[in-house]
Amino acid sequence: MTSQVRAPRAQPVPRAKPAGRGRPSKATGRDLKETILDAAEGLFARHGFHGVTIRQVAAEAGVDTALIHYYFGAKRELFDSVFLRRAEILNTARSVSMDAYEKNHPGTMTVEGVIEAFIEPLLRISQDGGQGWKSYFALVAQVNNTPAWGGETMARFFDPVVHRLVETLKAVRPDAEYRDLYWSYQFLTGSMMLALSETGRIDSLSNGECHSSDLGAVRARLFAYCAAGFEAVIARAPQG
Amino acid sequence: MTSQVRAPRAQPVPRAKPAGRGRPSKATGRDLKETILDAAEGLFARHGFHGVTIRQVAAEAGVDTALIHYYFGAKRELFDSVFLRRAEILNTARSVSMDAYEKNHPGTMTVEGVIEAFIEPLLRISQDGGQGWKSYFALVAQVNNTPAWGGETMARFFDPVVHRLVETLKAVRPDAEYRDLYWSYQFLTGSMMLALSETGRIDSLSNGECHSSDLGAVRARLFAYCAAGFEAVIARAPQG
DNA sequence: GCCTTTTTTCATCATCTGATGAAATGAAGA
DNA sequence: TCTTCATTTCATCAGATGATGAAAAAAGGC
Repeated sequence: MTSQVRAPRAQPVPRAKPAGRGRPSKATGRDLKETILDAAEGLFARHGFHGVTIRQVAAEAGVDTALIHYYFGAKRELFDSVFLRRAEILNTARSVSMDAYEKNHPGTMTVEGVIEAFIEPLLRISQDGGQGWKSYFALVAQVNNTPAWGGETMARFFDPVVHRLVETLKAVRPDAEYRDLYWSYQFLTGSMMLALSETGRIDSLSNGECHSSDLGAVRARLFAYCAAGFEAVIARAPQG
Repeated sequence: MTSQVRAPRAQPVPRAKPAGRGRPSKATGRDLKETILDAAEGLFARHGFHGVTIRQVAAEAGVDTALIHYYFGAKRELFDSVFLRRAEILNTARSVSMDAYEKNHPGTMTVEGVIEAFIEPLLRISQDGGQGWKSYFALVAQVNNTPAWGGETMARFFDPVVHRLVETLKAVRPDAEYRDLYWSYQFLTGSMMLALSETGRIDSLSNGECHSSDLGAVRARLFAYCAAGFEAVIARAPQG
């Protein structure tokens, strides 16, 4: 059993994909990488990093497990690739949104306006971007709440745009303390990520009156909620 | 290799615990169950359900893996036991707190007062209850953000007290719509659980000016933040 | 002490897991 | 056609994983 000579391949099957489950056309090369990332994204979002196996990703993508290692290396590198792919798009969209807001409201910026410019791109992308983006936000929400390594991962990808938000708010409310702004942001991100991850909890909680997937309902409330929260924290008698 | 006779035990070692790592006195029976739950709680909180193995729990608790199955059954049942153990205490504490608030403020209840009565018990327990409670809140935060089964789990354990919060708020603001109250609660729970889970993100984000573990800072801001958010959502022009 | 029940330990199974070397295949250029 | 290189498949490894039966030990009742 130890040093057995490898037998030659039994059947040199002429490269027939095992009749993929309805996936469009046989992807290859760069497209195949995207297919793998899509499959990994959906599974990681639903079950977390440790809840997904390379084999599941391979089966979902319709490829061999070795191919995943060939393209992405170790499992954790695959996860990072999934996380990175959309993070850049997200950061760009947010930068553009905040640029536009600052440009269009010279001297008339409000806390709610800044916050809307910060959050709205995510809602729009989630509504218009397809299932992939919804999975991605669920993934980020999980990482955001992971004590072991969530903090570092979030910081690595998203700190710059958050610092920009805080600085812009500081410009709007020069007398606000940074501590208050950072804590308020912490509250904001908890609400925002939970709302974007569409866990389905509010559906049953509200007896069907609200739906996780109703991002219009989120849009109609989240900006006002967070802005009022910021204002209240800033205005509150300083206590440390 | 198939039907080999089992060899008699080699060394009938006289039951010596392998020199536990400094754990107090040798626990047994009911205490041992608690020891196992403590170990599982800390590990599940840090790494999630799939990120922890039975062997890790057994090693941390200083017991044999078979003993865990003996007391708790399958791995998922162990997880549920961890989740349930403190949920009842939590619900009781919240009920008592809201009872007291309603009793002491007849006709003078405010949105902020109700919210404080709802959240404060958690902050107090987290501050006074030791590391176990901190781990537990991190665990709940993770479950709260888990799409696959988080919604059902949260509902199973925490729906009643949430309904009570919503009803009390409805009593304070009779003209508020339930949809607004449920969405506002969704935002609140995202902020609250993230603040309680102490992920360490705010520490690096704020360059050391804020600390995840500073629950006093949370207390000084979270009630006001959420209350103002509720009021703003209620007052906002109805849009659906 | 003796017997019964509960608790704890030991050894092991069947399966799964991430990962890799090497062969096979295909595309592109000369 | 021949050669070269990137891509894809196959077979397999070494170790880990959840779980269990049965033996051993301890606890409790009499």
